This record gives sequence, C-alpha cells and structure tokens, in this order.
Amino acid sequence: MKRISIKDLAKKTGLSTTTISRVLNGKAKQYRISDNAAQLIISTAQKEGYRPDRNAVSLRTNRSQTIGVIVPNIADYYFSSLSRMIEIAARKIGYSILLSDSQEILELEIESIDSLISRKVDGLIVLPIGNKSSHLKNVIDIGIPLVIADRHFPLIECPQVFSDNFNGAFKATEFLIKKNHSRIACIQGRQNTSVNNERLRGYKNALKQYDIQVDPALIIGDEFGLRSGYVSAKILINMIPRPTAIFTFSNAISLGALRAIYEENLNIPNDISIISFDHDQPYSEFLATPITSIDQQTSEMGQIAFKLLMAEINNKDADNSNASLSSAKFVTLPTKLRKRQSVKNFKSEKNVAENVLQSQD
Amino acid sequence: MKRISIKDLAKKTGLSTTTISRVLNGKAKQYRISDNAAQLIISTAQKEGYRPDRNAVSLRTNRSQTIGVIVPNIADYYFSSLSRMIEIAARKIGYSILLSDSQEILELEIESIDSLISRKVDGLIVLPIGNKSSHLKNVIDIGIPLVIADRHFPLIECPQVFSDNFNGAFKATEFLIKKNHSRIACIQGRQNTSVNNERLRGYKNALKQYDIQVDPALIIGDEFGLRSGYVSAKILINMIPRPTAIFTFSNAISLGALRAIYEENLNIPNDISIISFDHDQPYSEFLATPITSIDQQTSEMGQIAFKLLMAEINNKDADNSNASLSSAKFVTLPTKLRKRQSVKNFKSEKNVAENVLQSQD
DNA sequence: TTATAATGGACAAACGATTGTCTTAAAATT
DNA sequence: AATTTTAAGACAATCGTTTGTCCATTATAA
Repeated sequence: MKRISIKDLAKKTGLSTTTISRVLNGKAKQYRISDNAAQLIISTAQKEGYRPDRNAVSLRTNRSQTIGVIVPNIADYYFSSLSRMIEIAARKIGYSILLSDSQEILELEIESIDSLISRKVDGLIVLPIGNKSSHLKNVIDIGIPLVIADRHFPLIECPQVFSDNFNGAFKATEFLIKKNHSRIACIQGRQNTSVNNERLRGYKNALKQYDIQVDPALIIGDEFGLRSGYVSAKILINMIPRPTAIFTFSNAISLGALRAIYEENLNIPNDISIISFDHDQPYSEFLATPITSIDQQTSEMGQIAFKLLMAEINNKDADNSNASLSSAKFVTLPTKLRKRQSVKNFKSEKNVAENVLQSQD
Repeated sequence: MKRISIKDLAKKTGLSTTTISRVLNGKAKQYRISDNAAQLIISTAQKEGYRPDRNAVSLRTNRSQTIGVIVPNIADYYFSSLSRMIEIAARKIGYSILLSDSQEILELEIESIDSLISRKVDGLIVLPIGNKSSHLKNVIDIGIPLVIADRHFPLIECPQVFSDNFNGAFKATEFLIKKNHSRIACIQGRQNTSVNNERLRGYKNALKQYDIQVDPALIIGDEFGLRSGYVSAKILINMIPRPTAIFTFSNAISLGALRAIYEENLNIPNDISIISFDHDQPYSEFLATPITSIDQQTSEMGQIAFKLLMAEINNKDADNSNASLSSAKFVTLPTKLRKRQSVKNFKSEKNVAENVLQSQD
C-alpha cells in the first residue's frame, strides 16, 4: 500500500540509509561497499519496487530533473508539436516536463513562471506571448536557466531559438511579387512582438526592394488567432480595389481568412491569392486549396531549445561565473517556401498595370 | 540572487518559522497570532518576494498540488485540446500539470507512470494507449488517485470518462445506410482497445439491424494513425467491387485515407463517401471536401476528467476506507453527428441493387 | 494573594533523501 | 605484541516546510 522508502530498505537489509543511497547512486566502489552488500541492496530495492522520492531528492540536492515549459496555447499544432519534441528529448535523459498554457495572457505567463519556479524546475523554456519581457529578465536574475523559443528578445541575455522571420516573410512577399502581384495585403499577428516585427519588416523590405509602395491600409490585424484572421480578411476583401494577394502571418489567421473568403464566394487563387507563414500541418495538403506557405522547423526548434537549456543547466552547475560569456546564444532557423496552389500567377502585364492604376485612385 | 526561505523571513521579522508558516497559511487566528505579527509577516514576505518551496511543502504534507497527465501524442489535436482543458481547470485551483507523451508505446506509458509517481503527483489522468491495464490497476493499488480518459477499462476500479463510441459508430453507420449505402467499409484503429471495440460493435450492429451482412474483408486497419489510414484506404479503393463508403475511426486515419483517395483521383463523395469518427478540428470545414463526422466532446472530457480526479483526491484525504463505494464512476459522453459534404446520397434504387448484387459475386 | 485561564508564540520532530565525517574490526606491518 | 592501514559502513546534519506540543507572560478569577 504505502510506498517504500530508503529507511524501509535499510531495515530490510540491515544496512544504513547511507549505504543504500550510495549503492543506488552508483557510488558503491567509491565508498568501498562490498559486493555482497551492494547486490543485496540492489535486489531488495528491485523486489520491493523502490522508487526514490524525487521531491526529497530535489530538496536535498537542489536538482529536480524537471523543467518547465510555457506555451501560449497547447492546442495549437505549432506549439504542441514543439512541446512534444521537448518532452521526447527530455524523457530520454530522465527529465520530466511541467507544462503551462499561458492562454496568450501575460498575467498567466507570469503566474506560470512563478509557479514553476516554486516547484523548483531546473530550467525553463518559455514561448512568450507578449512584448513585455521584464519578468523573463527576472528569471535570469534569480539564476534559473532560461531558454526563449519562437520569439526573440535581443536584450535578454539567454539562449534563444527562433525562425528567420525576416527572410521568411521576405521570401513570401517576393514570391507574390514575382507572380506579378503588386497589391499585396498582409494580416499580421500581435503587434510589437519580435515575430510580428520581423515578418512585417520582411514584407515591407521586399516591397521596397521591388519598388512597390507600402500601403498602410493593406496592413491589418492584431492577433495571431483565427478570429482576427476572419475579421481582417473580411475588411480586405471588401476594399476597393481589392488586394490581389494576402500574406497571413499564421496558420490560424489563414483559417480565419479562408472562412471569410469562402463566405464571400471567392475562389482561391483566382479571385484572391493567399500565402501563409507558419508550420506545415498534417491537413495542409487536403485543404480545398492547399495553401502555399512559409514552413518553420518546429521539431528542430523544440529539440534545439531543450539542448540549449541543458547546456545552460550544466553550465550553471559548473558554476563558472563567466557563464555570461557562453550564455547568449541566438539560434536562427531557416524557413522554407512550400509552394502549393493558393497563389495565382498574373501572367498578363495588363493586370499588373491595372492594379497599379487602381491603387492610385 | 538566492531564493528566500521561511528561515530568512524568521530572521528578518524576529519571529519563529512556526509563526511565519502559520500566518502564511492563513492559520493566524487559529493559533492566536497577533495582528501586528501577522501584518509584519505578510508585508515582509511580500517585499522579499517569498515563495514557498513546493518541494519541501510536498515532502512534509504529502501533497504536491501537481497532477500527472499521460497522453499518447500531444501533437494530436484531440489530445492536446483535451490536455489544455485539464491544464486550465487545474491552474484555476493552483495545480500544475506534469505532462508525459507516451508516444503510443506501452513501455513509455508504464515508465511515465513510474516517473510521475516518483515525483509525487497527487493524482494521475491517463489516456491509455493500449489494451493492457495491469499497470493501471497497480496505480490504484498503490493508492494513487487515478482517472482514465478516452479509453474504457470496465474491470479497473477508478473513475473513467469516455465517448459513447458504440452509439457514435452506430449513428455513423446508420447515416450511411440511410443514404442507401450498403457496401460500407471501415478503417479501424488499434484493435482490442475499448475505443476500437465499441466503434466496431456499433458499426456491426448497425449493419445487422438493417439486414446488411458484415463483410470481414471490409474491416481493415490496425492503428489510429495517418499511415494506417493511407494504407488501408489504398487497399479498399482497389477492391472490386469498391466499397461505396468508408467509415474511418479517427481523424488521422481520415487524413491518410484522403491522401490515398486523392492519389487515385477519386472524388469525394461522388466516387466514394467518407465519414469519420473524431473531434471537430479548426480546419474541418476547409478541407477540399469537408468530412461528415461524429464529433466527440473533447473539452468536456478534459474538464470532467479533472473534476473526477479532484473528487478522488479529496476523497482519499477524507480517508474513507469505503472509498471504493464512490470511486467507480463511469462517465459516458454523447457524440454528435456533424453533417458535412463527404457523404453521397444514392438516390436511385438501382444503385443500391447493383451494389448488393456485386457484393454477392 | 494565589491559583487559573487566556494570550502569543517558540521548540523540535518530522517528511525522504544525500553527504562529510567518523567509527570499528580485521588485516598488514614493524 | 603493538601499531598502522585498510575495508566496510554508520552517524548525524541538512534541504525548507509543517505541526503537535510546550512555555512564558499577563490577565482574570477565587
């Protein structure tokens, strides 16, 4: 009924808890425990199904073999597949994951951090929702190893891994331009986040590079979610003249936009083209019109985040005070343009001319 | 730098750790701590940013405010949205989630259970992958509150919550029959799991009830995953005569089947109808042909699982040895038929006749 | 005045492990 | 035979809390 402790083992074997502990931690040789004793301990531990109380171990050793992971929405495929990679990598070396869903709410993110630290995680991987980061800085100041993933905070001194959002967005926009689109809208996500900033910058830069004027009216949206995609697309669709292409900053936005587009009985790509920034999904190729997209390396991001965190944790143990030297590693992951069928090629130069004309009205 | 402990607080306030602890746990009145002292303690705790070490608390009180959740694949929307509901419900009352991904591997599920118990979770919600359950029984024997979700093990004495798979499958099959299909295949998931058994039973019963012979050749598949759906559909499509409808036992299977169907240049629903058992997904309505499906109440399942677990935990604390009385709650959740466009109505009786004829070849 | 009760809080023992230091008996050395 | 080494393991403190019990002091009652 009751779980067995090291004391029980001591009683059963007639040895002290010290000896038990040392044997079970593989320090038998080091402390000259006889083979007899060692065998006895191991076999009775096995027989009794002994499992150390990790809480007690943690209390004593200050190592919990647990890390905290905070994501904005675990039901989002992008985040869940990333979390999965972290979990798989972690379990391989005996680590467990305390998972928090911040629900895209900054307060909950902060609360989560607090709670996880309170539970003595060895380190934290957070996919921050917002533009505020003082609470993250705080984590570092307290001395808890931290890795930031997905979003990027140049001023925070900790390892970070994120997609090359600038180049991804640039490629997406460039792709549209090369298909002779010029009236290109974008539905952005949450403003003033690194992800959004970079994608926006990529979008604008591409336009500029091809001598297309950036039209602020064509930049719309304020959340990465489905609803924002829907609302924004509704607006864009009803603009006169209508943009010929939309660049959406996330999958969820795309789905929202799809809803709006279908509702208005428009055809993709004939009436309007769409290209999406995000991660390849299992269903991607089965959509009514498979969406051309900028894919991120989600799995890799998860694995890298975990590796970075472990490095950070081990680094801390080594207790180099010059840790700061090695601690600011920013890993950028390239994106890939995945061509599907949602972008129309405006072959006739006439079309282009018309568009330009109209947009000057 | 260092986290502050209750001892530090004792030093700062000149009071004992006992008093600190009692005040911070709201037992000031009960132990007649003066308002002065209480105020002092609260304010300095606040000022110093004191957070109790939950590991130490757990060690002492045997309550960790943490529960373990084990799912077969967190990157699957069905599981991730369920987990999300658990997390949200849990955080509301100060609980954290230790999440394990068993990767559909029984050994990992067992290992996860071990690891989580070792970490002193107050209880466990597991979505078991397999047909084996002795390790689950074990959990109960050890005295750890357990709730099983998604799958059902009638012989295990713990609260369980799952969809009404039998009726769902019955409805799906009946729907096809009423659309005059008679050559109805099904792609099942992992055999000998309760989920699969029940769905299969529903499928067969519906056929029988409408006097359609169950053709074993039309029952195929062995996993809930995408690949199995693909392979199975490939086989079904190339049967002569070809089944007119496929009933898939999961979303992933459906996506696999879709791939196969499109690869063969077949049209849904004109060449073949499809109906799927699973959960509504954000993208459902945007598929090339939106799939008619049997939707499960995933969110509700998550919330109920958590409620059941909390009841179990509190029950245990109350220490009724007659807990067994109240502990075997099986909650069945109804499913809903969501009609979309993937099922063709065979209007002409001729068609039906033909099919019947063919299947007798 | 003395016994009794209330008030406000401190002591110290847990919880289950780990770990620096010590002890004891046997073996080896002189 | 006396001393030193070595082998094998035990003691006890400690991590940060909680909690049953006890102790002073002051106030009240007799």
